[in-house]
Amino acid sequence: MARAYSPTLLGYVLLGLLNQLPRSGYDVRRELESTPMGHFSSSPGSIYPALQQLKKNGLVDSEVIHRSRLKPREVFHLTEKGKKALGAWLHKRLAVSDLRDNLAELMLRFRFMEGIASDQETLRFLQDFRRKAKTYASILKSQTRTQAESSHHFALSLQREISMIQMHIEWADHAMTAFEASKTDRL
Amino acid sequence: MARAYSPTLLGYVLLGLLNQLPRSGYDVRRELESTPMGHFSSSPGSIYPALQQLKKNGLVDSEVIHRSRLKPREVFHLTEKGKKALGAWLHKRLAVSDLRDNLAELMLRFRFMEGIASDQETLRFLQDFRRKAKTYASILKSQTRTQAESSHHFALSLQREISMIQMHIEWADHAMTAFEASKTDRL
DNA sequence: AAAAACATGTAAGCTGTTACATGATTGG
DNA sequence: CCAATCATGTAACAGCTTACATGTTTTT
Repeated sequence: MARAYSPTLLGYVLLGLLNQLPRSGYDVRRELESTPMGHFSSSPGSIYPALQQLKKNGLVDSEVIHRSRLKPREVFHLTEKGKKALGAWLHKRLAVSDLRDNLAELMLRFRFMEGIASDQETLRFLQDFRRKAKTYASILKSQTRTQAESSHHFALSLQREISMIQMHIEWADHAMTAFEASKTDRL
Repeated sequence: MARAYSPTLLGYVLLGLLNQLPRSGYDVRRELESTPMGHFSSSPGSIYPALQQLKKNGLVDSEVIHRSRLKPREVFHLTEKGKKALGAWLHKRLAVSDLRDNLAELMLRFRFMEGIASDQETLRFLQDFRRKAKTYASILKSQTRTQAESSHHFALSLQREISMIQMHIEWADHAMTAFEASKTDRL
C-alpha cells in the first residue's frame, strides 16, 4: 500500500496561489518572483516538477490552452481533493512550537485564508495564534531568568526572541480588531 | 580541479559551537537539543555526517579519547583553516535581502561572535544590520503605498513584516548601547 | 538584429531528515 | 532488571536548487 501523500510547504503555496486563480507554471513563477512566498525559488526546476507532483496526486488538474501563435499554456486549477487539502492545512490547529519553528508557514496560512476562510474562521486562527504566542512568550521569559547570566550575546538573542513574540501578539490584536470591525460593518 | 568547498549553515553552526569549546558529536547533539540553533535536527544522522564533512575538508580535527569503561569519545576542535572560515562568515557584509531571507542566519552569526569578535567588530555588525534594516523598511513601506489596497490579508502581512523590521531596528539600538556601555566600562 | 518575454522541461547534485542499527554503562 | 544515558554510525529518501536545454514571439 502506497503511504499517504501529503503536500510539502511549497505544494501548499502552489495550492494557495491556484486557489486564488488558475494559473500556468509560468504565471506561478512570475508571482513568486514579484512577491516572494517564504524563501522558495521561482526557477523552472522548482515549480514545474512541484506542479506535476500535485497533479499526479490529484490535487490539481490542468487544461492545455492552445493559442494561434504562442506556445500552448498548461493552466492548473484545484480539484475537490485539492480544495480539501488546502482547507485542512489552513485550519490545522497550532502548536506552541510552531511559533518558534514555523512562523513563516503560519503567515502563509493567514495569507491564503483570504477568500476561502470566513471572517469567523480567520478570527479563530488569530485567537489561537495569540494564545500560543502568549504561552511561548512566558516560556522564553522563564528562560531569561534561569540562563541569562551566562552570556551577553545569548541574553540579547533571547531578548530579541521575546520582542519578536511580543510584537506578534500586538499584530494579532491589531488584525483581530480589523476583522471584528469588518464583521460589524456587515451587520 | 575540485571546486571550492564552503560549509553549509549547519556546518557554520557546528564550527561556532566547537569554537566555543571542543566537543564530541554527542555533546553537540545535546547542545542542539537544549538550545535550538535555527531549525536543525539534533539527530545522529544530521550531526555525525556533518562533522565528518568538516573534518574531511580540514576545518576541524579530532582526537579520540579512550576511557576505561565507556565508549571512546571523538572530540572535535577547530583547525586554523576552520577558525578562518568561521571568522570570514561572521564578518561577511550584509545584503538588504538578508533581512528578508536570512534573518535567522544573521542572528546565529551575532551569537557566535561572542568570544571571537571584538566589541568594535560586533558594533560594526550591529550598525550594518541597522542600516540595512532601515533600507528594507523603507522598501516595504513603499510597497504598502502601491499595493496595499488590493488585499486585506496581504496588507496585514505587509504590516507585520514592517513591524518585524521596526522591532529589529530597536533591538539593534538596544544591543548597540549595551556594547557601547561595556566599552566605556573598560576605559 | 538582438534582447527580453513567453513557455516548459530534464539531470545532477546537495543538504538534511527519519528510521534503522549497535552496544556498553549507570541509576532507580 | 529495566530504563535512561552515553556514543557513533549507515541507508534510504525527500525536497529543493542550479545549471542545462529548447524554441517561439514580441519589443527595442
